[in-house]
Amino acid sequence: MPDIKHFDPDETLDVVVRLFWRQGVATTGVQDIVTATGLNRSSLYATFGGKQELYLAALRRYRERRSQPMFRRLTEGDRGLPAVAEFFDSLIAVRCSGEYARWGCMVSNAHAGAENGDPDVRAVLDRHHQELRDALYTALTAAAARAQLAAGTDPEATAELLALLAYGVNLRSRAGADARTLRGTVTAALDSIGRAPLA
Amino acid sequence: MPDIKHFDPDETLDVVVRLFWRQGVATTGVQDIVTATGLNRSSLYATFGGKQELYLAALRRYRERRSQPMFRRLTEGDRGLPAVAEFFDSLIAVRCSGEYARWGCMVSNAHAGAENGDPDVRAVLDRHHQELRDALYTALTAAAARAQLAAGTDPEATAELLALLAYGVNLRSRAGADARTLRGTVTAALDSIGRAPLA
DNA sequence: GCCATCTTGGAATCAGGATTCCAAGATACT
DNA sequence: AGTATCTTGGAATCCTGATTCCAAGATGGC
Repeated sequence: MPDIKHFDPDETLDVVVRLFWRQGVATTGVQDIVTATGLNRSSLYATFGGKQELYLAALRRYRERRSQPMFRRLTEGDRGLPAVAEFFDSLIAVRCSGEYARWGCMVSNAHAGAENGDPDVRAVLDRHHQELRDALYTALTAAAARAQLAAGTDPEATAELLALLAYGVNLRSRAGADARTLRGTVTAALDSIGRAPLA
Repeated sequence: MPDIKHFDPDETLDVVVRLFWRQGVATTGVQDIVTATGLNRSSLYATFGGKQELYLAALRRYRERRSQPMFRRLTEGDRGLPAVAEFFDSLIAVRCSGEYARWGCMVSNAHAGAENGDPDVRAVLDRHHQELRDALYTALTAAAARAQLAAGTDPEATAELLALLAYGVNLRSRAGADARTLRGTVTAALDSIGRAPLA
């Protein structure tokens, strides 16, 4: 009997992700969202609740669509270090070129903003960090199994190290860091972890 | 002949730093500043200009009072790796305990926010990154001169790596990262850079 | 002590924020 | 087709944002 929605909430969320990702939650107005999505205020509120809930939904969507696929690729095939190198290459490519250049990472951005005061947001951040670390850890144990690691390299601490490095890449890319420099930095990190190639 | 200010702009700026550092610029209202400083709106505007100029002044003040002293200690005495280790220890201590626990770094926070759209802010961020990298580079060349570095460690790329690691520490500490974990991560990084102690 | 000049207090302004409300429109089952 | 039920448009609400303005107060040189 009821009417049905005249729009696709899924598509809408993707548009909203872009807004919050680029501008952050505090500087994005509901009016911006109305304009960008073409939706009406009423539809927005009826579907998603208020602005904060919309932000949370967008943040979760970002993780699903952007972060988690990359984490999965990191562990696929137990390739070890090459997978890690590829992960960082893709990361830097997304952060420094194309549509999302200089947007940073929506999750990293959330760390720095006041949005992290919300316990629900905080939970997403912690979960994100855990998943990133775990994926790197898995890749590093695969690397160890394939004897790709230098002696004395602790996979656990190294996973955390690489995770923090990724945050650094995300942050600096938002300020316009040079892709070449970032790639050089990541290469240095992976070199110091990997077995010396000719020695 | 004129009247003089009835307050100390210097002290005021320190109070303002705390506000912007903790909450960011977008979520800090002029009213918050009026309340925290005890100043009147008129005095604020007459002395510092608008909110954005006040933020810039606070950001520069933060660097002068918080960042640059740490950078200086990093290079003092050409101690090399121990100075780097000490730098990260102090960093983690400030980020995870005491008055400023979980505030992160005001400059790192600025990277992620919309404030970095302002060219003046961007310039401060770039300058900060350059100084941090340079200080680390200086410490690493001192380390190299003292034969503290593993063979094949490139001071330049490593300086950038450690700088990005510092950003990562800053970000995660704002989300409540555990100091022990952070210290372990930094130790792993420095171990992989330094000469193996017993081999 | 007086006056030109700045500072201060606090109201006033004006824009924009998020959210709510209701009448009008659309839907699908009967 | 009719109707109960949801969605939609757009105005209305109410709050808080930054900034300005002016009268009143304070200062230091004369």
